Amino acid sequence: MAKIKKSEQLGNARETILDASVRLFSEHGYNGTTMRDIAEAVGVLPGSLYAHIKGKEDILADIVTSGIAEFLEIQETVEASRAKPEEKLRHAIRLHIQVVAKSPERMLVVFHQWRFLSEPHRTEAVKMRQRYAKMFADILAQQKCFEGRLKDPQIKIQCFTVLGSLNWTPEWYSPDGPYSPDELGEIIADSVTQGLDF
Amino acid sequence: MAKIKKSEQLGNARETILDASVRLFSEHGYNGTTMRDIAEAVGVLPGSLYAHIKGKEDILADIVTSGIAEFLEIQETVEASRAKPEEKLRHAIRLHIQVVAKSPERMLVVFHQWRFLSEPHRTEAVKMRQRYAKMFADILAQQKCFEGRLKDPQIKIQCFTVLGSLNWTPEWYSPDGPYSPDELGEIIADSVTQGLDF
DNA sequence: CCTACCGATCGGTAGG
DNA sequence: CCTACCGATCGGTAGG
Repeated sequence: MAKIKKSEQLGNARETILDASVRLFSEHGYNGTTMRDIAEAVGVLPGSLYAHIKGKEDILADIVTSGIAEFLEIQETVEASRAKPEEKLRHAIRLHIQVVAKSPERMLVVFHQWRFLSEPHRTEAVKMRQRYAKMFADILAQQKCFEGRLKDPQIKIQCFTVLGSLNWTPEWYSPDGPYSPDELGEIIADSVTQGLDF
Repeated sequence: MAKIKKSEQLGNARETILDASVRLFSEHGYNGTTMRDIAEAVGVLPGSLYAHIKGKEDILADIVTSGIAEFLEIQETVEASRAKPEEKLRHAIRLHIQVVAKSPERMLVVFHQWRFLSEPHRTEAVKMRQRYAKMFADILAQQKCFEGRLKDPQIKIQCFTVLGSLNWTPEWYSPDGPYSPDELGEIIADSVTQGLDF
């Protein structure tokens, strides 16, 4: 007969700590959040956290790398589909918005707090993000407007512009908005492909 | 015969402190930067900073509000020009990139660290940013593709998408890139207005 | 997961 | 702008 302290977790204390940390990190930042804040949110005393995590940075590293990993899965899904380049781009955008909509706070942490990782983790996070950017650059290079100009430096800027729009979504997305994640994805995909000239 | 300790400032010690803080805040975040870090970067002892500033938050408040103010000046310039809506949008984008290019680190702080202001300052910063977003929404609503649909909720998303692209630029902009700020502004303006269908 | 605690460091100040 | 210092709080640990 196991005693369950709070209403929550059936299994994993570590997950509870990570979820509370996402909320706190997204609001107060990594360095603005103390282990005492996290402990209080979880409902244990500060020292007790160390039974489930190695240290403060362990928490951030987990959130960031698992977060970017969600985006990298998009890559596999899109590559696997043998769609036309135009459809691939649209598909990738829609999936990206889905990932953001599933946990906007988590993605806010992923996009803003990775800087505070120290060295083995930081470089790993940067590499993962670069892999994701590469996927978008590749998809863009396949669009008919860029055909035959694979090394065009404009593609890089185009890529930053598209990713900028997408990476900014956690900043304003609300589940209470008038559109579903998929509708949002369609609108943003329209915007990216057609611009304002419609 | 005034003694000048370092090579720098002819006048303003406060400016020196603010500039050093921009660099440190953009790299380590507000909460990851200590008064001792700032003092060391400026070349004085920690306690000496308080002769020029009221406290740590005073520094951030100055950087953030003066930074957003630079963007708000764009508004006046664009409104003053009696250009066509399409030209207004292009003009605003070009000016936005100019502001970012002038000090990308400062704008990184403006976009990411305003959250850590406490209450009178934080609300002021949010209001200023909303005023700027409103300008873009207004300009977008005037574009011919939105004519007669001023309340279209799509305009809001379109606005977030455009501002997302623009607000992300401090993340990747480098003065060593192949394009000048104005060329970059033109490319991004093309991307926003025409999308990828060219 | 708690008790009890550590050394280090924080933002800031008094008085010059 | 320096000397000297403060109380508070930090991330983390030993031992149970």
